[in-house]
Amino acid sequence: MKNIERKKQKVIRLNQLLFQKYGGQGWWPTTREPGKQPVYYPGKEGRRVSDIEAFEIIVGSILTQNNTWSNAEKAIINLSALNLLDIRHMMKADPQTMALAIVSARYYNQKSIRLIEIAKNLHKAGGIKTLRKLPTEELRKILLAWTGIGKETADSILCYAFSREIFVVDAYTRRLFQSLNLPCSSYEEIQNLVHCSIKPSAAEYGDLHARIVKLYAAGDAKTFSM
DNA sequence: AACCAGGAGACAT
DNA sequence: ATGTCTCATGGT
Repeated sequence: MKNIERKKQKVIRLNQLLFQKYGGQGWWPTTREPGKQPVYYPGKEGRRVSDIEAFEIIVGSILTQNNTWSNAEKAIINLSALNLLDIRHMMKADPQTMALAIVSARYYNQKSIRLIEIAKNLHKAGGIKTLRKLPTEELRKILLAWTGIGKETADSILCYAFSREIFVVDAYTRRLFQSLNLPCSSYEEIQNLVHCSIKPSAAEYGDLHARIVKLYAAGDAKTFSM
């Protein structure tokens, strides 16, 4: 079985090419303290994410589902103005008021309900601080059990909010892997390949995901080859 | 004016 | 396990 080794090398090469092409992308973008710095910024292994930022990342991960980041960001700014980027405030927020604040996020009624529910779940679980202590697999199962959080969102939260060594697989990643003749059928298959190809690092995995998004968002995917 | 963004859930097959 | 439908904005 030399084939798997070839695939690993391909993933390593892909990561190198994308880094040469785009460098660090500075994800996850945060709108609040400290100094509007992203979680992982170019040249850095990442910094400590505060509980407040972690909650904003969780909220953002829901708002950006099947939507552009600029639309999600508008919604976050509105929530911030309403003082709702806070677990205790959001859990008792009025669904209609919230929905109005996040219209730009698309599926706003649904997302409003789900965000309030997630805030309640976070509170019941003891808050971000308590969840931080859990091992990655256990935390992943907890997140997946909450309505509105699927595999991609759970892994985004694990990687960017909790700094866990988890690669996020999105629709772009599937398309890219398919075009490169890499496995693309199941979520776990893709994730496992990346996990065993590239040394575990939340910053590295997070930035690779960001660079793949950049490749498509910039319209460069059509001409990309390796 | 159609197309599609940093998806997930419910339900059918 | 896999496919299809809903959800219902804003920029190009």
